[in-house]
This record gives sequence, C-alpha cells and structure tokens, in this order.
Amino acid sequence: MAPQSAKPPRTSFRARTSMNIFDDFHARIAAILDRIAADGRLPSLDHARFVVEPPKDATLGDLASNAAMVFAKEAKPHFASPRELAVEIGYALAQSPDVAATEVAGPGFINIRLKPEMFTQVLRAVLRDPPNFGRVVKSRSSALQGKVNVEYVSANPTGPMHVGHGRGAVFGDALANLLAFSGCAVTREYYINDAGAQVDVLARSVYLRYREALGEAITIPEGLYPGDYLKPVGAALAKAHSKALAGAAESEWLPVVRAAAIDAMMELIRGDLAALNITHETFFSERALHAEKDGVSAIDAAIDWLRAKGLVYEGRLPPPKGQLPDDWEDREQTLFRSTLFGDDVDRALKKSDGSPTYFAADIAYHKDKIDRGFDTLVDVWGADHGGYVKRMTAAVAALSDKRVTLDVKLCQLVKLMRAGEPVKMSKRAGDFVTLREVVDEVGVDAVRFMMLYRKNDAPLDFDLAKVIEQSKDNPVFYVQYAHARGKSALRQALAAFPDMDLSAQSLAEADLALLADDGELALAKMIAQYPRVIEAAAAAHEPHRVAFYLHELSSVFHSHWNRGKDQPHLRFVKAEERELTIARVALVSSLTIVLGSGLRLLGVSAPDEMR
RNA sequence: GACCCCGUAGCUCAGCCGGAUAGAGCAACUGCCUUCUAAGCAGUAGGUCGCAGGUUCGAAUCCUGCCGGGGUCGCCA
Repeated sequence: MAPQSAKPPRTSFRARTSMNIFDDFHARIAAILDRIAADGRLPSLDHARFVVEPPKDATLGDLASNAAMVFAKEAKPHFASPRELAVEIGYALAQSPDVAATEVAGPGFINIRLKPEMFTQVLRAVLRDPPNFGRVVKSRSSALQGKVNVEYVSANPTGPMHVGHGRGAVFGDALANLLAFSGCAVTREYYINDAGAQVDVLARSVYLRYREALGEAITIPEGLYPGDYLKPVGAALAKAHSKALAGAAESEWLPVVRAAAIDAMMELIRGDLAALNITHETFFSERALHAEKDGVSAIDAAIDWLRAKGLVYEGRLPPPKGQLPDDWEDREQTLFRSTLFGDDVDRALKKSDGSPTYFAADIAYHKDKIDRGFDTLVDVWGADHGGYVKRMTAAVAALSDKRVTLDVKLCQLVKLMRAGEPVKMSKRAGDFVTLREVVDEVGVDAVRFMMLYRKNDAPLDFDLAKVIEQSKDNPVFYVQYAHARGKSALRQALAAFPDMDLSAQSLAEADLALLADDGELALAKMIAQYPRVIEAAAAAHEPHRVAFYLHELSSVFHSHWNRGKDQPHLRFVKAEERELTIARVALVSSLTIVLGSGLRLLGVSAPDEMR
C-alpha cells in the first residue's frame, strides 16, 4: 500500500477555507450563538452539541442544523420557543452572500439553501489540490490528532493466513490510511505471538518435517500442525543442519527449530499481506518482552510499575461460572486490579509455574506503546477475543493514568460462499481455504472492497462468484466502473477538443457557473460531502462509511450520466460548446478525483477502463 | 450464570453525537439500448425498526427488563 502523499499541505489555501461546508456553517452558527450570548440573551454554550448535516430530504435545502432545538432549554428566558431562536439564527445566516435562503421548519430545524457558487467553489477546491481534498484540516474531534498506533492482523505465526485474518488485515490497513489522511501520525503495527505454547507446537511440527526431509517416515500426531506448508521449512533445516539436530534432545533443537519456523511463518504471512498490498512499519515480538536484561524482563518491569501504583496484589479469584475447567484450583495468585477500571473481575498475571500470563505480556506490550508516546491505540481483533476487551482497556487506562485511550475493533467472522452456497472449509489435514487462495481467485480489489463494505462487527458473507461479476450487483465493480466511466468522458472530451487542457489546475479555472442542471448540482453536492464523510469515518474508526459513500456517489453519477440518453443536451461532452464542455469536464474530473481518493484510502484500485 | 456483539422490507445490509414522512442493493413487477460504456438507468410494490416500559419538545438511535441468534468465560493464545 503506497502511503498517502508525503508532500506538506498547502496551508495558505487550506487555511482560508476547509472546503468542508458543514464545518464552515457549524462555525458560522457558533459565531451567531456567541453574538447572541454577548447580548446576554444566551449563556455560553457548548458548540459541540449541535450539528450541521444534510437534511433528510434534499428538497428541504442543502444544509440543516438542529442548533435551536438543542439549546432550547438555555434559550428559554429570552426565546419563547426553539423556533424563535431558529428564526434569529436563520436570519443572521441569510445575510451571507453565499446563502440563497434559510427557513425554519418543524420544531426548529434551520434549513439552509446555498447559492450554486458554493458548490462550484468546492469543485474548484478539489481541482486545485486533488490529493488533499477531504483531508481533515482542523478537527473538532480530539480523536483525530496526535500519534495513533493501529495494531492489526497479529495472527499467530503458525501458518498461512485465513480469510478471517484477512478481514482484520484489510480493516486495520484501511483505518490506518484513513487516520493518516485525517491528520494523525499513524504507525501500523503487528504483534508477533512468538512466545507461547503454540510456537513450541509449531517447532515440533517442523521438527517432524525436518526428519522427514532426512528420509525418515513420519506420522503427524494429533495436536501438531499437519499442513504441507511446513515441508519446505523442514527441508531447509535439513539442508542447513544436515543430521546435527536429529539425535539431539528436544531442549537442544527446540530453540533452533522454533526460531527458524517462526521466521519462515512470518515470511509466509508477510507474503500473504503483501498480496493484499499491506505492509506494517513495526513488527513487535512478544518473545522480546520475556527476554531478561539484568535479570528483569519488560513484563516484570510493567508489573512492578503497576505494583508501585498499588494496582497489583496477591489474592484469590472466585471460580469461573459455567463450565468449570478440569484443572481448576483455588489458590493465591498475582492479580491486576482491572475492576478499578471497569473490568468484571481482577485478572491473573502469573501462571502457577511463575511464568507470566499472556495478559501480563500484553500489558508490557501496551505499556511499550504508551511509552513510545502514542495518544490513541487501536487494536483490531477477531470477535472471539471480545471477552478480552475490558481487561486490556483497563490495563491501558491504568498504564497511562487514563491519558491514552484504547479502542478495540472486533472483526466478525467471514463466511465464504460460492454462488450462494457455503464453501466447505474443512480444517482436517490443514486443507482450509487460505487467504492467498481467495486473493488469487478474485483479486485484491474485490477482497478489500467487500471486506470494507460491511461494518466490522457484523458477520460477512463473502461470495466468491458475486464479487467478480461485472454488474451493478457487485459494489466493487459498480464503483470502479463509475471511475472508469468518468475517465471515459475525459477521453471523449479530448477527442472532441484535441487542444483542450484537461489538467486539474487548468480545469479549476473553468466557468463553473455553466453547471446549472439539477443532476450536475446533485453530483457537486455529493462531492462536497466527502470531507465530512472522511472526518466522521476516521473519528468513529469506521472505514466502511467511506465504501458506502463511494457507492452512493457512483450511483448519483451513473444516474446523471444516463439522463444524457434521453436528454442529449445534458451529456458531458458537447462538441459544439467548448466552454460548457470544459465546465462539465471539470465536474467529471472532480468526481474521478474523489472516487480515486476514496478508493485509495480503501486500498482499491481506480481503473481508467474496465477490461 | 456473567459479560460482549447482533435483531431494521421476502433476502443481504446502511442509518453519523437523539431530529423532520426510516433508506440502499438483491429478489418481484413496469419501462428505457441504430445514441458519450445498457458492464447502466427510471419507476411500482414491500417495514408494528424483536417485545414491553422509561428518559424528553422529539427515540431505530440513550436507559432498564424480557425474547431470539452468535461469541466469550481459564494460569489457553
């Protein structure tokens, strides 16, 4: 995934206007409220409480605000009703030359109708600085500032990635793109679970493959990894060590084989991720947290840190409810007071043999992130780890004195389908469907878009047949086609006017007042929503909103395009009308810029033609 | 038993920090191709937002309790 343009924003232009008309009018209304407050007719108000958004129904206007209703109580002494306050705000807004009209509706909505110039201004902003349109300039949300760490994938290094991992991977990657585009300094991170019993199991499995490579006949017992993907790892070991490890005791060969196996598996996983255009900046090893420096590991240090805060104690826990584990024993153990931070019970930090629990290591890991200066942590996990969220959130609160927030995003399961029928995913003999197989079959664009065309916490049916269909039923195609169609219009324009300068910079100077048709304005209005969608999606950590927006934007475009069939005067390219064509080309160009920008955030390509 | 997620049109799902007559796609029905890509578009029909309370000017949205589906519970990772 290519990072977003590193070139510094053009502050001179962007400081003048954010080109987020919703933010713009939010600020205008805030100023009006302040003015009324200065007259003593309103108290000082929290401007974050009201919103400016598109009205429910586009016939009501271009913008709507609930400001008067939200502040109904505070307004009571001087305004008989919310409507009265709304009227005053509306009147003040209407004084601006770019406002066509305001009206008060319902219980006190302020509906604002803008002059068309307002939207052509937006198009100009798109064309003047294509890579930066939609970037969050100055966010009202504190979540969109500072350093953010997004930890995602973090699959155990024991085999190739499966489709479920892929969802978390795509989600995390798109979210990281989105946050970077929104002004955060983002680090993409992968936590390698290379310390537990699972990697020992991996090592034993590889050891068998090693002996197999030396000519021994092997059988893989229950509980080890049977997959063929370990064969090359065994073969490589045989080549490197010949028979040196074969006669050794397990304590001898295990560290050697384990290290080689983990390296090989991480190589495999990096390859799987690369196939999805995903790269992480940081790979963080769990094993490193266990390593002792001067007799103290990072885990010990983290526990000591919490102990010094009075958050660690020796105590007993009630037995778990429901199915009681066979080996449950009631004993005194080292516990973290996670209940002080919203967890249901305190959590164990050490096993009975004195070694740290997985949670203890995770505490040390998150302490490391906090120490690295991140303001916000995002962890992307599978839904089966939902029960772990409270304790980790509690730990981060404790470790940072509540300065740093942890947002855990859980990704639900992916159900693979083919033309409506579930794909059998037998785990027997390790022949499950790998992520790589799916990417190879349907392509990275389809995988990425479909994984993002659903809320992360909703289960996802992924139909291998549907996502490569070239039809409007396939949202990936639908959006990419809109982009290609736009590019096609630009090619048509060039065919009609070979000397026309189609560069964005040049189109920004077009006479955009010629865009007078409702369909054209509808498209411009939809484009104008992009910055708002970006900010909301980034603040909520919900990249799917971008995917839905792109689908809707495409729909508006396809719709307008088709109007040109019955009404030829609406076509983008009019061979006999150069200025009009330029204006319309500027509109289409803005569309392709925004589609391209959004698709880039999702990591999906924006083709010039469909083939 | 406790906690988490989900419950919105026949199906798959959106619905932003509470806002106006609850939206889209599919499926169904009716139309639009000598015309810039019909790989598309327009229209019709379809919903007690799981149920019952509560909060307030206003609840699909927030709170409580139920019902239904899924997940989790550990010294696993």
